[in-house]
Amino acid sequence: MSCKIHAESYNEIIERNWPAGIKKTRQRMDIFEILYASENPISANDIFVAITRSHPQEMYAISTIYRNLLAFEKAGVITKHVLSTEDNAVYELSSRRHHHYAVCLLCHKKFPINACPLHIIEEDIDNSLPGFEITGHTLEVYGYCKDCKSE
Amino acid sequence: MSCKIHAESYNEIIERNWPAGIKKTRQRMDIFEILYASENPISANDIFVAITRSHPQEMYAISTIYRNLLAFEKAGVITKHVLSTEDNAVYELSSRRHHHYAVCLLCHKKFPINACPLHIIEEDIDNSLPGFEITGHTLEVYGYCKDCKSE
DNA sequence: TTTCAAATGCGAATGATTTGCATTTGCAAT
DNA sequence: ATTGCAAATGCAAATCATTCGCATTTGAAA
Repeated sequence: MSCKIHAESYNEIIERNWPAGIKKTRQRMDIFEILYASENPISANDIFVAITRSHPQEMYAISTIYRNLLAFEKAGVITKHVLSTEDNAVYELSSRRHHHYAVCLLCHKKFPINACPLHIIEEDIDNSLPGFEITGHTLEVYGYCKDCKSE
Repeated sequence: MSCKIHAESYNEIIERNWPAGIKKTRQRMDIFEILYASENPISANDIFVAITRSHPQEMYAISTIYRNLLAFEKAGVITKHVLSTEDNAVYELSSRRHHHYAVCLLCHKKFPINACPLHIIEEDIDNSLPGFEITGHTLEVYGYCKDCKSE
């Protein structure tokens, strides 16, 4: 039996993490909640489906999802990723502990990797681009996985 | 007065670098030539325009550009990048000395950075994902540039 | 040469994302 | 509380990069 401590409600979390200058609407809070709960980066459509499921009585427009993802992105709250092997963008909270992926160009499988170059980047940007404020980053490695290479 | 040594013709370069298992067609050689000549990552449409300009008498279909970019990508010859702030993909030779970019979420300006995490990635993949053969990678940093931050 | 799978041109389809506009809503100032 | 209004939303249509189907052409192996 697992023993998870439910330290704070979503309301408290939202209260604490809400980005300045972004009006708080029901739709935005719902989107934030889905992003907060998701282990992995998810697409606009994933969010749309998840919200439609958990709030069947409410009306949602997919365009609202896109508009708000853009607003969150501009606020530095989320980071948008586009894999070269997939046809839609995925999003995750910039603050979330994340993985980068090695992606096979043939079978398109994604393998999480440990390397995260954030420290190098920060150091480099401090030196060569002073004044730039980092909010997020993406890294993907492309190549051939073991199985595909042996063919 | 600059003094560039024109060591080898495109024909020789193509001869030397042509990926195995990819049939050599006029269209593919033209695309390769454009990619080879380009300092920066370029889009499918950029390539289409460049080829149309330099070979006005020849027929080209934009779909051929896309199909061949995909073929080159699968062969590991080129790497496809999609910036979260732009709406089309760009491509560059995987072997080319490249830059990564810090991208401003507000003005969308791109600032080349020096950091390239390839060594860390290679080391990590050797350990955690043995057998994976790296052909290329992408890295982008998102945030606010100095000018946009002061507003 | 001949042969044939693979590549191309062309035009139409796809589908993720964006946009215009009438309506609704959060919230700051009464 | 109520009001006023800029900002946000729902809806449907538009956009536009990318992909696909198919008839024709072509590279290169035999």
